[in-house]
Amino acid sequence: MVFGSLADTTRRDILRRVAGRELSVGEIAASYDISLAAVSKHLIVLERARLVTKRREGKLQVVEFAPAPLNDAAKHIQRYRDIWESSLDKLEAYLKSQP
Amino acid sequence: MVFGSLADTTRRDILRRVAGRELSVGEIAASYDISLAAVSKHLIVLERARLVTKRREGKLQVVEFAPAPLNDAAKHIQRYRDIWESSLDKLEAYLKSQP
DNA sequence: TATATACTGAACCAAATGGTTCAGTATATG
DNA sequence: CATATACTGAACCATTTGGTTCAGTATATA
Repeated sequence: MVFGSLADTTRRDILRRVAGRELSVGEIAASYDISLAAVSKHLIVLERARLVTKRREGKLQVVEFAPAPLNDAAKHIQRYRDIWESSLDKLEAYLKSQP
Repeated sequence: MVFGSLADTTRRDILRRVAGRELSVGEIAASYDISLAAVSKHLIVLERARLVTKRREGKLQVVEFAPAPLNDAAKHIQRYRDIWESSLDKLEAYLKSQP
């Protein structure tokens, strides 16, 4: 799930890096103090949320950013704001209708 | 943290409801099969993320939606897309420069 | 003042999360 | 073929999370 994936600081940071350019799992892991296995698990989470894809390139696993789920997340957020806005509109209409 | 708060289905649902109109803790809890205490805890999470505020009104605690942190979250998301777009632009420029 | 209503805090529990290490697999290289 | 590199899976551990129940507090009402 997208919001769940974005809930972790390390994962958000990884996502920012791979949005800039494709990186191998090892290259990504080099930026963090945690084990390679831990980074690999973070990448699996991001992969399940379809925020990244992986492909083998020789002995490397190359991680590529996939923006689509972010659009869904943004729509989700926009929806809350739309509901909020429309409730404000209703309130305004009501106040205007008052004597 | 905003993404952490949005990571839970029940909390997203609560947020959708209170975005439409102010509700008491009890009114919110009536919509779910979990205990009032569990709903109260979800609301505390949303409150810590500043996605809602609470105020006492008689014996009710009234929950109000607060949209500001959603703007931050949306900016966060937009940033990933911006990085992604600029990396695509760079790639395009490179390809154009190729013989 | 006593009682009912509307929560919240505390103690507890099971499952999920984020980390570890170590063993195993896939690929490249000497 | 043997070895090094680049991961991934499995087992494990501590902490967090989402739930429970029960006791306690704040407010309204009979």
